[in-house]
Amino acid sequence: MENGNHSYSVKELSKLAGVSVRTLHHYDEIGLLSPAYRSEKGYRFYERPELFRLQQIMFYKTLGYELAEIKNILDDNGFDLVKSLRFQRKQLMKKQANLEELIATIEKTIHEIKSQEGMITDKEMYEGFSKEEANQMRMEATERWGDEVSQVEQRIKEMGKKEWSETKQEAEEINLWLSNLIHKPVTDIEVQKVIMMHFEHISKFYDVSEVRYRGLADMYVADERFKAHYDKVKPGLAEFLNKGMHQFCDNGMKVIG
Amino acid sequence: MENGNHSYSVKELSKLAGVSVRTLHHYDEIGLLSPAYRSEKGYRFYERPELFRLQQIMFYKTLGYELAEIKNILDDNGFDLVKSLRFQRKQLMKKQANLEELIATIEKTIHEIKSQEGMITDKEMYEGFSKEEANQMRMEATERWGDEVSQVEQRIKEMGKKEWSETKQEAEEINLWLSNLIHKPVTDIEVQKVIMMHFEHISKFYDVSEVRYRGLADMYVADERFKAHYDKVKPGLAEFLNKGMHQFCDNGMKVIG
DNA sequence: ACTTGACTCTTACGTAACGTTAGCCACTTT
DNA sequence: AAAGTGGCTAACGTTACGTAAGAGTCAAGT
Repeated sequence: MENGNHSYSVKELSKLAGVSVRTLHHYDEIGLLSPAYRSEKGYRFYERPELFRLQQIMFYKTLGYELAEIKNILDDNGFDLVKSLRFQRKQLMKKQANLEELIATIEKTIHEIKSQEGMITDKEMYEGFSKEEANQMRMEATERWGDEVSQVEQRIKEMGKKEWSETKQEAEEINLWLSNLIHKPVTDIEVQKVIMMHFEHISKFYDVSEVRYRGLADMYVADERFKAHYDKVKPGLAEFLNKGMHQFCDNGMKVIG
Repeated sequence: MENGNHSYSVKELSKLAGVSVRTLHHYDEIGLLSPAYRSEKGYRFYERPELFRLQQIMFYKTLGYELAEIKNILDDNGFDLVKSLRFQRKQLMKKQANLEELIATIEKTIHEIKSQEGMITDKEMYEGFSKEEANQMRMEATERWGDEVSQVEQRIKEMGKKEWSETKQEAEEINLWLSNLIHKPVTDIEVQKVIMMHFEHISKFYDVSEVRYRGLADMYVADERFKAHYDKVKPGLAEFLNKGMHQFCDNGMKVIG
């Protein structure tokens, strides 16, 4: 309930504003933000007006202004802020365009590297699925996994045709092997070896942490679509895979039987 | 037709590659690009392999890599380039997202500043025109003026409602005044005064240089749509305005009668 | 041979916005 | 009084060169 005009030390202000003490020293050095006064011993103390000014400084910083420019903006009362803002916007949009080009270049480069084996097309990527089915999959996956789906698609597009068909075959093989081991306990070393292959298989598509791998495991049983896919190969396979994956994580993502 | 293996001095290489001599010195200093050999007196000389390496360096630079990273990429043969590229892409996309936010913030800020007078909406912006008419205008203007149309629209959106209606009225007034002066020579001081008002009127929408103002003048007579608009106010007005604008430019963008 | 003018070399400070010691002083608590 | 916490100044480090400064080198013209 207090509202007297308190004075803040450097540390207090730095915590309050989320900047470092050194930053405050620096702003003082360059005359951007001077303390309200100094104690006898030279300690800096800031008050209300300084708080406000610091807020403004930080605002303009987020807009990408340099400190010298901020000084001008705040000190020069006749400053045409709107004009300046428009100019900033222009500059930022240029940067944006640049970035787009860079990203495009990187993608081209990845393509070129991968094209040694022949690139994959969107069509080929989803061949074997009906279009609607594929779209369904993407939609649902996007809902659940958000950002990561695009990552997966990126990776697939980067794969060569050969690599892609090999990958698809690999998936089938893993399913078959697992089907044959379904009567064993998930702690079995044979099972765990296959699980590891599954893990590495998945890793081809995106960077998968333990948390995500466990999440994936749960999705295999929670999501009807996925569950059906695996159970069609062999009844109970989805659940078996789920438990095996969790076991694999329990083992520290390593095969230890 | 020569293809012997020539040696390049620093300056020759710098011109060839479009970098500064200092840059080559710097690259030598940090061990990123050493000359093929040095002359007795210490002069640097570069050959084919160095040319190639420099090309690669510049490529990675455009992708936003730091020099130290480039050194790693080029020196470490076991470097996983694709992985690195993907990482770079990720970083760049983050930057991109940041920029978008910044631009949005700037736009909000401009809005807030301008909102003292009440913002204008898209509808209000084109009220008085039929939708198709408005779209036509935009399309054509975009073709001819490209980038600048968006600038104009931005400015209009930033205007307050009051300001906008005032601006529209201003345009009509200018047209009327010009209509009444159409019998005078364009060098007349009265005419030039009105032309200056026109110039300032236009300046509200975008930063108009002499070249662009002249271009605009020519468009008024060259483009049927515009010509019709002015001639409807008063026959011959388009041409009169055109000449008056050029005269204004000839006078150094000032009213000197 | 000598003077230019064009080049080259090394050395080293400047840039932006702080981060990071380092050495020393102040203030408070145990 | 010792210890812990905070403050101050001074000064180097970071990135990729730009920009002199001072001095030697080389080919061409006189």
